[in-house]
Amino acid sequence: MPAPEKTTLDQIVTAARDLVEQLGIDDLTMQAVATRVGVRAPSLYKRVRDRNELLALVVASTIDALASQLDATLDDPDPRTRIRTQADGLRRFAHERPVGYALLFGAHGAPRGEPAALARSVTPLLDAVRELTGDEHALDGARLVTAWANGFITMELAGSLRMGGDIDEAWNWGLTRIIATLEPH
Amino acid sequence: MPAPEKTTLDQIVTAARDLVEQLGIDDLTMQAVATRVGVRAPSLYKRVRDRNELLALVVASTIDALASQLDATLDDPDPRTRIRTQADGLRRFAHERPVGYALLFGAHGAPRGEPAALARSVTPLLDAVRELTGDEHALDGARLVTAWANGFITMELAGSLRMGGDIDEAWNWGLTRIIATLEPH
DNA sequence: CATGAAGGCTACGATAATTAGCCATCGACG
DNA sequence: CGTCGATGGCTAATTATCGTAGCCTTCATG
Repeated sequence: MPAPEKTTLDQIVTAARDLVEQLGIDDLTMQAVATRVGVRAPSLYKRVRDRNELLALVVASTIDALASQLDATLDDPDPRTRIRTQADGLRRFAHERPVGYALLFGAHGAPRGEPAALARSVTPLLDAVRELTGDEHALDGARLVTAWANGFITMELAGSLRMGGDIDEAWNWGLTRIIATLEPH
Repeated sequence: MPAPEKTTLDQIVTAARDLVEQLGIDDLTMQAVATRVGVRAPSLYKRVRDRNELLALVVASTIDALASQLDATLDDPDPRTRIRTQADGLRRFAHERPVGYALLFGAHGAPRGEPAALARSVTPLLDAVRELTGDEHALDGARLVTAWANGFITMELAGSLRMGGDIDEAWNWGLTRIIATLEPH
């Protein structure tokens, strides 16, 4: 290669991911990222088209991290347990990287991740749900679970749930109900 | 009064609300708002501390609009019907002002609305849920409904639900299940 | 050892937010 | 009536950022 590279795309994305988590998405400047990886801001444009592409890469990277974390789900024979594990894992992830999580789901005009990666992160859940609902409503059921979990977590992170009461209990109560309603009866 | 006012705070907030809906939150400039109300940008600062305060006012205004729309709920005797009406109303609102809705719930570091106004918008739902779950789990139940609805709508707006299937059907299927699981059994 | 592509850098240009400081208006008051 | 001063608007200037232009250095290759 031509000249010594002082950084890599990976380093840049990682730095951006960390900074987004620290500063919030609005205060993430190219300056800050550049300093973090040891170059001047304009040099970033040799690796990334613009700030939006960088954010898209951060999103993609975050999706990957999420999918990896959810993949590591133990193979419990009870689909209810697996669903619960998935949901809890999602929530834990959100608590660990609230900004990144918000970036993934719903947040403003955030660059959406590719369907493929997103689909991958949902597969285990879909399979577990299918065991309860049967093929016909597997997709509906998975949507029910993810919508609820995502909504709950989003509101929790945004502070919209502060009306008193124990939030963990509300989570568990809701999750139990959601799972219960998936089973045929 | 001193000098002829060329605009009012109300006009400014309304203009900002409309522009946010048209351009998205990131492209809302003080310039654009100023032009819309017929003054120069710096004059806005006579009414508003800064852009963030303006956004906060937009959020507050949007919450009010939402609360008003939800207040207009008919007094159906069946709490299930009322819950359904509330949820459908929320979704309709979100479709009418997607950006404003995203701003309200979860979106980025969005300025959160005052608890009071938000509480007001949830009261009718809370009452309806209480009739099904009883006092003890009224709050949990309301959270279950709002979390699911909000999550569903957020994902719908973000385009995260495009995995096939009819979205309206998924909404109705989910809503039915949610309501069903609130009733004691 | 010449060379040219890759990657870094400085210097700029453009756009927005926000501030500083000046000017005009009109109701209250002598 | 004529003056005063608070209010609201305006222009000019400042600060930050993104992104671009164009130059310079390095080193794998022939």
